[in-house]
Amino acid sequence: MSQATQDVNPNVSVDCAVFGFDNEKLNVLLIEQKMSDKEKVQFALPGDLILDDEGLDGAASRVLKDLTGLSGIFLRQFKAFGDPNRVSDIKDLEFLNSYRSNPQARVITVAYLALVKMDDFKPEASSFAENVFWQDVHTVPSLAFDHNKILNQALDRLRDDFVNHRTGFELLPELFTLGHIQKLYEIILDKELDKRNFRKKILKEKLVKATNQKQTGVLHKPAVLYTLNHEVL
Amino acid sequence: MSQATQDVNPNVSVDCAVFGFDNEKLNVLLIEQKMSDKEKVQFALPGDLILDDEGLDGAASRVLKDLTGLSGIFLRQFKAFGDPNRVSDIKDLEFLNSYRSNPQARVITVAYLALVKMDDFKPEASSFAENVFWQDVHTVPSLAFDHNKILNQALDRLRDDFVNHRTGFELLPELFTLGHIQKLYEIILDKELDKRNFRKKILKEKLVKATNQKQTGVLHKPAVLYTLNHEVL
DNA sequence: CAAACTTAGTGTATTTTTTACACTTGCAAT
DNA sequence: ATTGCAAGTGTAAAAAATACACTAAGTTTG
Repeated sequence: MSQATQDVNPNVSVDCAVFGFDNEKLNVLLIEQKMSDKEKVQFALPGDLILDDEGLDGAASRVLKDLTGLSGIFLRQFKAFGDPNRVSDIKDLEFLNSYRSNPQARVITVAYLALVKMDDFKPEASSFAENVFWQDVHTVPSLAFDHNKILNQALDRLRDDFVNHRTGFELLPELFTLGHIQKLYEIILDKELDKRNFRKKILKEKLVKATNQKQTGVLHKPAVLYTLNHEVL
Repeated sequence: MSQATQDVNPNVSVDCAVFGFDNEKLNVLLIEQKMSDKEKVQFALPGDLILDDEGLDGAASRVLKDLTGLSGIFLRQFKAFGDPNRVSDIKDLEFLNSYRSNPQARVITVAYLALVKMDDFKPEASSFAENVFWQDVHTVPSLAFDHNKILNQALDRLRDDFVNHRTGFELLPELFTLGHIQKLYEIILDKELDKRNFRKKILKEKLVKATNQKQTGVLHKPAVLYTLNHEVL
């Protein structure tokens, strides 16, 4: 019978692709990892080894919080990555040598995905993250390990979920307009949508309902404000 | 720098849900695991720890072959399972005690899915599998670890892939009838489909093409035989 | 206060896709 | 010649997807 410990499991990690929406563009949360040689810099998705007594989902939440301070984010597992050569770059090895007790252990990682409103979360770097920041997904730099690959697959999955209306509304403020939703979709899917058809479809889903309030202070015709229709969920 | 070894990784396993189609029903490949106490019997999906120098996909293929003799099967990863209490049953522990050098290590498993023609594969038990057999998915017994859960999720995924016509044709013989395809779909999805509508849809997909041959020796009107349309892939 | 600007809001016709549904055909066995 | 059996076929109706253009209601500017 295994006992509860705080020991890390040297072979399994989690990585989190947390996407942030700022009403303008889609960003992903990256960390800058401390390298022993301070001249060098390495960017990565937040990720670390799991503890021996925690589940994968719990590990993902904990690691995200440890590195970036963010908590209360719904993370969904989407794929495990286990190529034995996924860690091979010289910088990757240098990083592991300074931060892991068993740096040459073979690690398979379980990747998680989330999407949040950037305004709701102000990341603060801690642990081996020297810096945390939101990066526009169109201009992601070269990342540690196989993190560019993980990120691309996360983005594919995120878009697929949007197309099938499985996610997205949670990104909106308490009160929002149909224009807001459409813009959200357009930014995530990276393409324009027809206004009338989009509205028809969204309203048919019955996931939102109109309030009797309208926008104020906008320099154009004020839009009706909607809320999530929780009865349907 | 890690060197190539044959060492097992004590923390990561793969499990394979291999579904077999026999033109009548959908089966899943199970093993009977050797228990130290020969009175006891335990059924499971084929699965084992990965080696430290192999990838996940490769591990799944190897493990399947080691336990059942089956090779050349296309296995797709579908989910990692890592609940720290996924191994808790007394029988599970007993099994691990006799077959693993580090029986109380915490193991996360990466689950794989495949679908094959049963006729093409004759499983033969080896390694710690005492017996290997095809089991109708409607009458699956209680399995080791969290394998019932893994199996159910595999089946959900398989059906989802069928609904979206992402898989299935590879199950058919070289020459087949539209009736064969329909029966395949009906068995996998476990429901009846309308003949005329099904044909329309399949033919529109253009994944198959008619030959100028017909069935012979059947005690009813012979059907036109079709082949896969490889140009479309 | 009129004009300009900006996004909200709305309807229809067309095409495509999905669904429901029943009878005749060709072979083999008797 | 009859029977049993799956093959094969068409159409109408409903639902979903697509394309498309103008008016409305605010704010700002001159």
